[in-house]
Amino acid sequence: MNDACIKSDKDASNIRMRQIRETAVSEVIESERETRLSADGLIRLLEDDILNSVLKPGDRLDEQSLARRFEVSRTPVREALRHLASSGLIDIRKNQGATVKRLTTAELIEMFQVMAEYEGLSARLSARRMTTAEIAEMRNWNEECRVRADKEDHDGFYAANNMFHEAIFHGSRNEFLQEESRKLRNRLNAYRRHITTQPRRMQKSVIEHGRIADAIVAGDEDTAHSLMRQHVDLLAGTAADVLLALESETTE
Amino acid sequence: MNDACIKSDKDASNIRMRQIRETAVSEVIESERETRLSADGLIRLLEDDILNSVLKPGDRLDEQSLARRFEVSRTPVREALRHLASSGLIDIRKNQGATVKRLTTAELIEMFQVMAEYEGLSARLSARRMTTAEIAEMRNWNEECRVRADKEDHDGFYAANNMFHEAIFHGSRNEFLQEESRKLRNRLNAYRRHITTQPRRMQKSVIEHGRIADAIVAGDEDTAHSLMRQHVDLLAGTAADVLLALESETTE
DNA sequence: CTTTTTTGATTTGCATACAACATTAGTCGG
DNA sequence: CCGACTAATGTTGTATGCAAATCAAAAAAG
Repeated sequence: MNDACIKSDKDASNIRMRQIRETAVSEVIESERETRLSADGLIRLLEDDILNSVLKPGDRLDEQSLARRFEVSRTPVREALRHLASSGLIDIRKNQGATVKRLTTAELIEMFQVMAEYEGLSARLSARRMTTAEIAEMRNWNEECRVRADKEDHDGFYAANNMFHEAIFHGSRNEFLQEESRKLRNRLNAYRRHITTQPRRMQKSVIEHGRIADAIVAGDEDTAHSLMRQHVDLLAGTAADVLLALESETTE
Repeated sequence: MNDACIKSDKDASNIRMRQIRETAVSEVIESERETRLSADGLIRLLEDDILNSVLKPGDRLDEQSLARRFEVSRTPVREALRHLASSGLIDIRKNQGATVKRLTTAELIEMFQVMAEYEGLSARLSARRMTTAEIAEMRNWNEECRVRADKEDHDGFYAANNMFHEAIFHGSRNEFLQEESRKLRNRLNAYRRHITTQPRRMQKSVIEHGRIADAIVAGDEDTAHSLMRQHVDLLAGTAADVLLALESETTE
């Protein structure tokens, strides 16, 4: 019934769906929980808080406060923090506690470049391996993107866009790739929303998605790879500007 | 003087050099250590043991034994294990302890595909950014590869080959990429040696290296990317056979 | 003799206590 | 009034103790 292993971050496959639907989940008061959760559970909760920007970059994570809040001792809290640290979501500095990691523009650009490669590879593999059912699903999500884009529904587009990309990752049949990209996306999450809300971006994305889908269906892996990389890289390019602007503000 | 942070696995940049030179380091008797090391140090030591195959896939990591061996309590040991778990080197199953992660062939192939993309991206970025000094170094390492290959010196080739690839990662000027590839290489390390010792492989590698270097010097990023991916993918391809063979043995 | 159950030993998970370090506030000297 | 040093406070790092879970071996039933 439990089996809440740690393995290497596996599980958590449907996290993104949850993100989309609930957006700000953890309004559930902790005291209402039935079972006293442990380190494994804490990881999930803290991760959610960071992903949903309840905890913002730079925020301090005080062991004692967290222990009180979750009604456990500091030991499991510390272990959860350690985990988050090595997955890159927080920084732990010796004797100085943990803070939500704040990324510099340079780091973000670097990470987006790697993300673009993940996506490119997933498109390449999908061009080889995707089933007809999966292709249909991918197309459906892009159709959803189009609908949302026409309505100027940024949040809806954001969600549908995620599902489109997710569909391609799934089609790649490479679980390791999916897992690594999930982790990276989590790390970028706090900065990601600022980007897709660019003026003409949504319409362009829908068109690019279409071309990528075509290449995948045609089984043209090089084209699929290349188009997808450029698609994501473009986002990264425009992202750089946005982010440089953000950097001047006090993120606080 | 200390500053042995955890951040996100940073530091440890020269680990690979150390690997090459020392190969089986930890013959240093633990009791001869001056300062009682702590969690951060443990991580490094255990990592080294796994990387140098002192600890083999499937081996159990007993908290108490480790605590005794390193002369600390179980607490820092547990935290170190947690860290290794989330960096993917070991598995922790609830109430069942930690074991060195054993990878299936399928997982290895998936990981090699991602590694190939890392390398491809690093070649692409190097084609844009490498300085003349770095180019010279890259060429030198391939020359070293040639010398070692002619002598049928597998270990020497292995080291020089690593340095060639390392040089290209360095030239990419993308620290995040370097870091991620370092982590992945660590995870693959235990299985990697079996691969480069294929019959004609060394000579072929030297030639492929040459072509990659040419593309980088010419600033042809697409070609550099593509050649490098194929170069590494090839290794993965031949690797698959070797690994399938290995799988039948009892790795024990 | 095989299969199942139960009991004991071992190991992990969590809580608490203590020690080391960092930060801050306060005091003293300039 | 300002800066440097010292003391007090709080937070993190480690050690140890205890409870719960797992695993192994012995005993009982078939």
